[in-house]
Amino acid sequence: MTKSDKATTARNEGVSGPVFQDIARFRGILFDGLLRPHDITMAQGWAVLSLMREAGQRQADLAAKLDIGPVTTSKLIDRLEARGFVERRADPGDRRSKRIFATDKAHQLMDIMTETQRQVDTIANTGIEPEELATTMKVLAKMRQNLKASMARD
Amino acid sequence: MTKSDKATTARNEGVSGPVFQDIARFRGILFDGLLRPHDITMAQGWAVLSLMREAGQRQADLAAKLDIGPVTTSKLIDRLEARGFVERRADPGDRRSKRIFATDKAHQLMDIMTETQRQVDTIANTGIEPEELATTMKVLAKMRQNLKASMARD
DNA sequence: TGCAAATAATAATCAAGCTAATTACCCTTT
DNA sequence: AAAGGGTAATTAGCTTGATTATTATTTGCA
Repeated sequence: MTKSDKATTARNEGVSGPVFQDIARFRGILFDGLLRPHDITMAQGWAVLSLMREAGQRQADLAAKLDIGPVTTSKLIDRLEARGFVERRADPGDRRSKRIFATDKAHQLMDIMTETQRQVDTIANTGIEPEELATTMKVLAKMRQNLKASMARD
Repeated sequence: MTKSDKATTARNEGVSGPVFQDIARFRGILFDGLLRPHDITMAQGWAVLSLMREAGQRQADLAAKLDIGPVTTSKLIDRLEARGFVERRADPGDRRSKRIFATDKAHQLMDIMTETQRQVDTIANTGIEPEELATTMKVLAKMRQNLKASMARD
C-alpha cells in the first residue's frame, strides 16, 4: 500500500465511492467488447438467458426477473426482436399481454454468455485469494438484497 | 492458469452474474433520490467534488480523474454549468483547453455528498460484519484496478 | 350488470455512459 | 515557414437505465 493510498483510506474519502459504478461500467465495457462479434450486448444476453430458462414469460415477468423497469424491458425486446433472437407472441388468455420466446438462433448464446462471463471474471479476479473472493461474493449478495429491499419500501 | 484460479473458476460459476450491475444501479437510484432536493445527481456531485479538490482542471484532466470519456465529461459539465455549479473559463496558455471551476453555489455540495454517501452505505452495509466488509472493499479495489488495467492495454 | 380500479405494454423525455467523426489549435520537423 | 501529426473539445448517434403519461384490456365490487 502506498502512502497516498493510506492517506486516502484514513480520510475515508471515496471508500465506497464510485467503486461499484466503476466496476460495473468496466465489466460492461469488457463484456460488450468480447460479445461484439456476436451482435449482442451483455444486457441483451442476460435477457435471452432468462427467456431460455423460462420460455414464454410476459414482459412484466421478465422485467421483474431482471430487476429493470417495464419500459427498459420493452425496448430491450425491440432490439432482440430486430436481431432475430426473440419473438413476441400474443397471449391467448389476456389480450394485454405478450409472451416472449427465444428463437433457435438464440440457443447458441448460452455457451457464448457463459464463456464470456468466465473471461471477464478471470480478468477481474486475478491475484485475489479464493477465500477473500468467496467472502466478497457473499457480502455483495447481501448488499444487493439490502438495497433492493430499501427501494421496494418506497 | 494457476491452481487457485482453477479452484475459483470451478466453485464460482455464474456467481458474479449481474450483481455488480445491480448494486451500481440500485446505489445510483438511492443516491439520486436522496440528492433530488438539491437539484444534482450522483455523477454530477462527484465531478464537482473533484473540481473542488483541484480547481481549474481541464476537461480532459477531469475525464481522466473520473475514468470517463471526454464526451461524457463535456455533457456532464454542460448540465453542471446550466445549474450554476460550475463555470468554464478559457485557458490563457492553450486556446484548445478550457479550465473548469466550481462556483460558490457548489461549496454546499461537499457536505451533502458526504452525508448522502453515508446514508447509502448505511443501508447497503446493514448486517455485514466489519471484517468482511473491509475484505470486500479491499477486493473491490483490486478488481477495479484489474479491470482498468486490462482495458488500458487495448 | 356496470363502472371504477388495477394491470400490460408502449410513447416520450432525460441522464449518463460509449464510439466515431469534426473542428480548432499546438508543436515538431524538415 | 509550411506540413504533418497529435491533442482538446464538441457534435451526432447508439444503448441502457429512469420517470411519467397514455392506451387497451381485465378484474373486482357495489
